[in-house]
Amino acid sequence: MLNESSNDKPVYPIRTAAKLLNISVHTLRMYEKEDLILPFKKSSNHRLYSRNDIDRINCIRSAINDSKISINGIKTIYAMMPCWEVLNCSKEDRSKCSAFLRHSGPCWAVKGDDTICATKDCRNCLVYQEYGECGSIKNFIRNKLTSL
Amino acid sequence: MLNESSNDKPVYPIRTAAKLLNISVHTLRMYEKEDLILPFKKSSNHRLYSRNDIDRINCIRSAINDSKISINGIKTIYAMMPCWEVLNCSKEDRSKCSAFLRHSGPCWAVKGDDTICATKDCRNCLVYQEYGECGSIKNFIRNKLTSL
DNA sequence: AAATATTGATATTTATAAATACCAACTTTA
DNA sequence: TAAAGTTGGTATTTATAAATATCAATATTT
Repeated sequence: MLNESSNDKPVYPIRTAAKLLNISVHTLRMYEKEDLILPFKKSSNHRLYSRNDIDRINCIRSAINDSKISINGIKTIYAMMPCWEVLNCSKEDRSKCSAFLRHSGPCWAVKGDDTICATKDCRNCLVYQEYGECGSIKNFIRNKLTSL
Repeated sequence: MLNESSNDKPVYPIRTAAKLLNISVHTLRMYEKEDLILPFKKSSNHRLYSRNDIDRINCIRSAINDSKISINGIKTIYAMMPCWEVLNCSKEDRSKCSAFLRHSGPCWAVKGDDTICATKDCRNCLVYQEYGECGSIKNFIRNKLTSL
């Protein structure tokens, strides 16, 4: 499904990533605390960013700076994504999952539910990787609803 | 379908509406310019607000002040709504409608397309009336996708 | 083992979205 | 028909989200 390319490999330490993006190291940590991004963590807890991470963050920056969407706005847009359709969650899975109902933030920010996602690393999840902007989210909804 | 209740009747002039909402008259006009609301207009071009308008604006205020979602964020969330499913647009209708593809603002902000909505007054449209907040929009998407 | 980088956390700054104030022309109402 | 209210416009203020600066403790690199 997902082709494991070199763009997925976590290679940039936080300082390098910050330089590539022309932002401060702290801003990167802030985006993470706000559940916008899920950088790779080494065993030492140090972060590493992939080329795809950089592209994703550039997209977030454009939403904030060009489209003037606030961080909480972005989180709410992420919450619109029907993740259960991507993962083909069962009715029972869905009933146990707060991401199914909530509209306050992305599914990958949900912790503690007893779902099929509980043990997964969201960083490797199709939902996180492919639906990180409003365009692709609306695309998904539109395609799902009109292909019936 | 829609029960024409007293809550729909446009009765409050802008000043009264502003007082009910504890905001300035200009803020109300700003929300309208940003396509968040569609107040009733008298032939003289003066605005009138209904009880439902007041409730809707209170909801917008809560999104801005409590949830910290920017106006452009709210517009983008509105754009996620699959309006074509509510109106049962044909394939051809959809192909002519920019609201089908765009993710920059609500369908009721679209002008000039040759669609079934062209002659309609969006103020009386179910899409505008019922899906004015993130909760109801996600509800709609969830119900549509899981009732299949 | 010394030099360089990262960690999380708090305190501060800056950029700007959201709201207000003001304007002359027009409309309503009493 | 006079007083009060509304119109759309620009210019200004304010509140705060987003970003930066600084910190001691810990990890990495050479």
